Amino acid sequence: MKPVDEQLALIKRGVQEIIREEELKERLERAMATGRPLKVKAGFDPTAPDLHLGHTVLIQKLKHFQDLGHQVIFLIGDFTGLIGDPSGKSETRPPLTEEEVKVNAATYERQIFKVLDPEKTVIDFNSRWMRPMNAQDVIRLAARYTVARMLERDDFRKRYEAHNPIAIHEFLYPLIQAYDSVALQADVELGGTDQKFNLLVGRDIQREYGQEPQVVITLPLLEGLDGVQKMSKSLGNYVGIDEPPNEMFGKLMSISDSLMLRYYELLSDISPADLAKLKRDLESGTKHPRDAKEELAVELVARYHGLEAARQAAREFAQVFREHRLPEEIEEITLVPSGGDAGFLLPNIMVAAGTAPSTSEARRLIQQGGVRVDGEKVMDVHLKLSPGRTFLLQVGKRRFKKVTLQADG
RNA sequence: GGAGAGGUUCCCGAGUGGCCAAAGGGGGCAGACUGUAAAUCUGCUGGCUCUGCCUUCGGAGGUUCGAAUCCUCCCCUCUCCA
Repeated sequence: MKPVDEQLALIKRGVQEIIREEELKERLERAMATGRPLKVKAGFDPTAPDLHLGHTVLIQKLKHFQDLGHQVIFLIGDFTGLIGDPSGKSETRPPLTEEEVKVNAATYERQIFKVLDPEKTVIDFNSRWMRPMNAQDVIRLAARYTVARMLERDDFRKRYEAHNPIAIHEFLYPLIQAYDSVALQADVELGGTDQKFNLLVGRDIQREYGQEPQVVITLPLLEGLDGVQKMSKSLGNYVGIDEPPNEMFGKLMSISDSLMLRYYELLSDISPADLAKLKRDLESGTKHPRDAKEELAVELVARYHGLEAARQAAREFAQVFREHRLPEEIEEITLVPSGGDAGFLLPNIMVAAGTAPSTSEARRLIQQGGVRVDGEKVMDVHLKLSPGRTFLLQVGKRRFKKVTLQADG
C-alpha cells in the first residue's frame, strides 16, 4: 500500500467534500497498519442500468480506491428500487421482477468493468439483508430517526413547504440506504452531492447500531450537455457510456466552452498541472477551444471504445461538420411503403426511416428547410418519391439515411 | 370524520359555454450566424391520407345545436379543524 499522504492526494482529487477528512486519514493509517483494506461502498439504483458520464465521476473515484488496494463494493439497491426514487419527480415505479434485476445487474457489470477491475470488485444487492427483515425489524430501524431530521433534507423540506405530497415510505429510503452501510460495515461511502443527506444518515444509523460511522465522500454532480442541469437520462442531456463512438464524440463536441473545462476537471485524467496550463493557453488564445474540446472528446471516447475508435470518430466528425461532407458510413435501409400512394410521400418516408417522430413533425421539418434529398433542399411537403429508387435523405444536420424504396407494399 | 382549495397540452401556468389544438414562459426541434459550440435572432412545437378531418384539458356519465368551461358520481393532491 502507498503512503497515506499519497493515498489522500488521489482520493481528494475532484471530490466535493469529505466528512470527515481526519477520520479518513485515521482509517487509512489503520488499514496500513493492520493490512485490512477499507470497505468502500457506493449504491446504485437498479432501475437505471444505463450509465452515463455523470455516473462515471463516481466510478472513477471507486477506481482510485481500488487502485490503492481498498475493497470496492458496488451495491445495487434492488430492494430500495422497490420504493422508487424519492426525488418527487418520478412516478411510482412498478416493482421490478427478480429477472429484471438480474438483467439490469448484468448490464451494470458490463458497463462498470470498463473502468473497474472485475477481479477486485464486489457486487452486492441490498435485498440480501433487507428481504429477510420483518415488519418489526423495519419499525425498529424507523424508530432510530426522527421526522424533524428527515425534513432537514432539502428535497423533503422543499416539497413539504410547497405542499407537495411526500409519501411515508419515502422516508424509509434514506433509512434503508443507511442500513446498507450497517450491513456492509462500510468504512467509506461515496455519492453525488445530492446524496449527502442520505450518506450522513448512514453515519447516524451506523452509530445507532454501535458501529464507527463511515466516512462520507461526496462528488460533484456533472452538468449535462445543456451545461445547466445535472446530467440525467430523463432530461436527455446525457452521454451514455454504451453509446457508439460517433454519437459520443458528437455530443461531447456540442458542449459549450465553459462546460468543456468542467468536463476536463471532472472526467479527464490529465494532471492538475496540465489542466492549469490548458486554461492559460485558452485564455491567451494560444489554444483554440475547438481543439481542446476535440482532445477531450478523444480521451473520453477512447476510455470506453479504445483509441482507434476515438480517432476514427474524430475524423468522421471533422468530415461531416467542418467540411460538410457526408459521413463515411450511412445507414442504408430498404422501405416497403404501405398504404398505397401515401406511402411514397416524403413525410411518411421520413417517419418510416426513423428520421422524424411523426408525419406532422416531418412536414414541419420540411417547411423549415431542414430536409434534403440527394443534397437538394426540399420545401414541398407533398413530394412523392418513386419506387425502385435509392436516395440520400438528410434531416437536420445530423440525421443521414440512404433509403431504397421497394415497389410493392 | 368536517370545511375549503386544486388536478389543463413535455414542464410551469392562463383560460369559467362557441372566436380553443387551448395565451404566456420554459424546454425541445429547425433555420441564420459561428468554431462543430455558446450567445443572439427567426420560425415551429397533438395526430392524420393536412385549405380538411380526428383525438386531447384527472376518470365515467349527463345538460346543450355546441363543454377545458355547466351538472352528477368517482379518483388523486394540498390546507385548516377534529
